[in-house]
This record gives sequence, structure tokens and C-alpha cells, in this order.
Amino acid sequence: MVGGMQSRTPASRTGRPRSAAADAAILAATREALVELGWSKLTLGDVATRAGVAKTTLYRRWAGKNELVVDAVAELFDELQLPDRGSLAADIEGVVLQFAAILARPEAKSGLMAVVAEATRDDALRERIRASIVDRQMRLVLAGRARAQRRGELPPEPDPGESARTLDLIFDVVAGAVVHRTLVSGKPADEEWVRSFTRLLLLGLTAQPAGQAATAPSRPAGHGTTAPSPPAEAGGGRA
Amino acid sequence: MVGGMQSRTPASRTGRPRSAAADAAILAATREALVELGWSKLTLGDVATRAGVAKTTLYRRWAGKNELVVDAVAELFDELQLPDRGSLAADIEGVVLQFAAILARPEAKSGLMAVVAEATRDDALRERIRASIVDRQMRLVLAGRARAQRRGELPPEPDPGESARTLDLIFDVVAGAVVHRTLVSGKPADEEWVRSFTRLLLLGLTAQPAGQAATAPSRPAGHGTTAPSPPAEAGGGRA
DNA sequence: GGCATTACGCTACGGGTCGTAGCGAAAGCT
DNA sequence: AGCTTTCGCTACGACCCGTAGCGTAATGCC
Repeated sequence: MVGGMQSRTPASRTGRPRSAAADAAILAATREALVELGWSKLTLGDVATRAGVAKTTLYRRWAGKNELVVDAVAELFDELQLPDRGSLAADIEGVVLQFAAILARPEAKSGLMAVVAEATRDDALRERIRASIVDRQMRLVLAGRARAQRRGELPPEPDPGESARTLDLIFDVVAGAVVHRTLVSGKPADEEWVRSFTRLLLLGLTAQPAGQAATAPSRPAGHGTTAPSPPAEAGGGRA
Repeated sequence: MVGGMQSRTPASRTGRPRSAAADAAILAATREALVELGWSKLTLGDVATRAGVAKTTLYRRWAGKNELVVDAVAELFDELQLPDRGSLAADIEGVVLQFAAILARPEAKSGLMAVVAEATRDDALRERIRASIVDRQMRLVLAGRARAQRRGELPPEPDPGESARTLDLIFDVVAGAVVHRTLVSGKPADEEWVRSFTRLLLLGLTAQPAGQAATAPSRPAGHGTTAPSPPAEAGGGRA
């Protein structure tokens, strides 16, 4: 669930309740229209017709096209998981492939970039995107790093400020590279590419400058998608 | 110059020539409108008025909003240069800072992502973006790598296929990270961030997995913007 | 100079979308 | 029952789109 806008029903318990089915139908219709028409040719009247609701109903729940598409696209990212694949490299490859699979869908392609573009002039929209899309991805990066630190694949970060900056950097590199590969370069982020990217990222995070000795990692950060996942405690799902 | 669409004047030498001043005025007006209104509220009628030309004149030169904004934004990237700062690290930091400075401008923010979003459903538009914007950036990456290889900071790539794939990877990582940092995370790609990013990228490209010895680089790829640029041309032979 | 050709400015137009107002009916709660 | 809120529907002014038509301006060719 997105849980973005109709969470305001605490005081008003009386009256006819809003149809939850209508919300789902509208968001599904929005994604359908994104696939068929793209962002620019998508009209709210058309979405309402597809969803089987009146145009006025749609306007009662969403302020406009931007907010609607953000919520519709956000649901695509609900499926993002971080299963424990045994090594940091395998974890990265797994989640990046998931992310790439979502971005490969036409409704994500045409919708996501458009709302990001609009968000450059709309702080509220930017916050909405951050809360419903970006934060979810960020949590995966955070969880993945913590897991790798428990494994000893990444050194612990004592300084919280430096830790946060590194986290931001990793996030921008990972998400940015996949988005750029998929949407700008127009080439698929397939397994081969993801392997190369993971190697680059992992070297950048763990390796020492050429000619120096290692200090932190206690094991060689074994790399490979076929690695059999040991039990590990994991705990991928959040509360 | 962009040199995108009005290059078709070889056969027809007769008649009144198109006003080059009008082109410049239209593109400048487009950027101005992007700053003030953003992508979605930008109308071609308004651009024509700002430029002091008739709306029909604008339609005679550009097929629509997408193509117009691509050309208007493309001119922003004309200033991208790759001065020799002495080391690969300094070169990367310099060009990334330039790229970040362009992306920080509001006309680039709201315009670039919007046309990229539209390009997901329009192959001709995608090609236009590639030719007038992306290629220019790609050339910088290519030139930077070649220079670093001459310096001995990067190992030569014998396999052309592998070489091309690495180049694509670097490009997507660099451009993607900066774009994501600026437009999605909404934080500035300032010098501190660029330093961290460059360190990550450079380690990923040159360093060896922790615990191993160096093989390729002949010098430690000195890093830091404050480094007094050595007279370039390290030990490595030139072209 | 005259002529053909192309670009330009201007006006006007049908078509489409926007976002809202107003109404009666439906669906809950107390 | 009565109250409250939502829903579907219709209609509306406002705006922008993209083009057609026309007269005028600026060039090259003869």
C-alpha cells in the first residue's frame, strides 16, 4: 500500500466511507494509461473512464496528475526485497537486478522521470516522492550495509556523519547508475552489466589503493551470483 | 551551436533565408520560460511571445515542445571541457563539477528529465538527445580514459568489446550518480561529494581486491584537488 | 529591374483538456 | 428515522494546441 493521502480519517467517522476499490482501480488505470499513452498524453479524464469512476471522484482524492502518478508508480516498488544471498556482492546484484526489472517496465520509465522533473519546481511533490519511493530504496541500502558489516565485508563506520554521507553516496551511485543505464543510455541492465557494476562498486568500497595492504575486511568478499546462500540470520522483512 | 534541424538547406538556395537570430532568440526564450514556468506549464505560444516571433514561425522549425526543449537544453552542455589537471582524479573531479554546475541550473533540471521521460516513448527524440547531449558527455569520458592510459593511471584495454562495455559502465555511473544526486536526492554535488565520489570510482577502476598486490598502475593515482599539478606526462609513453 | 521562391507576422478557427460547480442519489453511522 | 460524506453525472469557462489562410518581407536567379 502507498498510504499517502487518504490517511486523514481520524476525526470524521461519519458519512459514507471512501471506496478502497476505487483507489486501487484508479491507480491501476493510471499505470495502464502510462503504458499506452505515456506521461504527456495521459489525461485525468481518460484515467477516470478506465477506472470506471467519475472525473470528480478522482479530483477529490488527488490534487493533480503529478501526485496521482507518484502514487501509481510507487506501488511498483513495493516488491523490492533484500534476501540474504550470502555475500555482499550477491546481495547487491540481487537488489540491483530487481530495481532494474522495475525500471524496465514502461509505466515506470515514462512515469518516474516525469514526476522527478516536475518535482524540481514543487517541494511538496519532491517530498511525496522521497517518502513513497526513494525512502524504500534507501532502506535497502542501509540494511545491506549493516548486513555486510556484520559479515565483516565492510568496515564499521564510527563517525555517524561520515556514515550518513557514505550511505548517500552509495545510494546515488547505485540508483543513479541503473536509472541512467535504463532510461538515458537505453540499454538493459542485464546480468552482465550488473556484475560489472557490482565489481566496480565493491572495489571502490572495500579495496585499498593499489600497492597498499588491506586493513578492514576479514574475508575476501567472495563474489558470484551462484553462491549458495548460507542460513544466516538475515531478517529481510521490516516491521 | 546545436546544429540539429535546420541543417537542411543544401538544395534550396532560393527564397528568403531563415533568421539565425530568431533561432537563438527562441532557444533563449525557451530556457527563460523553463526557469520561470517549468516544463509542464511551458507553452509554445508563450515562448514565441518571449522570443518576439510568431507562433507559426516556431512550429515551422520545431515539431513540438520536446524537440524544442532538447535543443534549448543541449546548448547548456556546450561549455563542457576536459582540461588537463595533471591526474585522473583531478580530471574526474573537474569535469564532474562542471557537469554538476550545469545540472544545478533550473532550466536544466526541469527540462532535461522531462525530455528523457518523453524519450522513453519516442525513438526519434531519444536519438536526438543522444546526438546533441549524451554524445558530448561520452566523448569526455573517452578522452579522459585515453589520457589516463597515456599517463599509466589506467591499464590499456586490448579487447575492444570489453573496452566499450567498460566505457559505457563508467559513463552510466558518473552521469547517473550526479544526476541522481542533483535531481532525485535534491542535494548539491559540491566539492566534498565529488571528492568522495571520485575516490570511490577511482578505487573501483584501479585498485585490487583487498589483500592482493597491484599489477597495472605504475603510480598511486594521487588524489586530491589541492594537489599541485605535476607537469603531466608521467613515465608512460605518449601516442 | 522583374520574377520565383521561401520565410515571416498576423488572425482565426475547431478540437481537446483542465479544474470546478451544482445537483440528486447512495452508503455509511448513531 | 436523521445526519454526514461520498459518488456519478452534466455543464461550464478558460486555456492551449496545431493548422490554415493571407498579405508582406527578403533573398537568388534571370
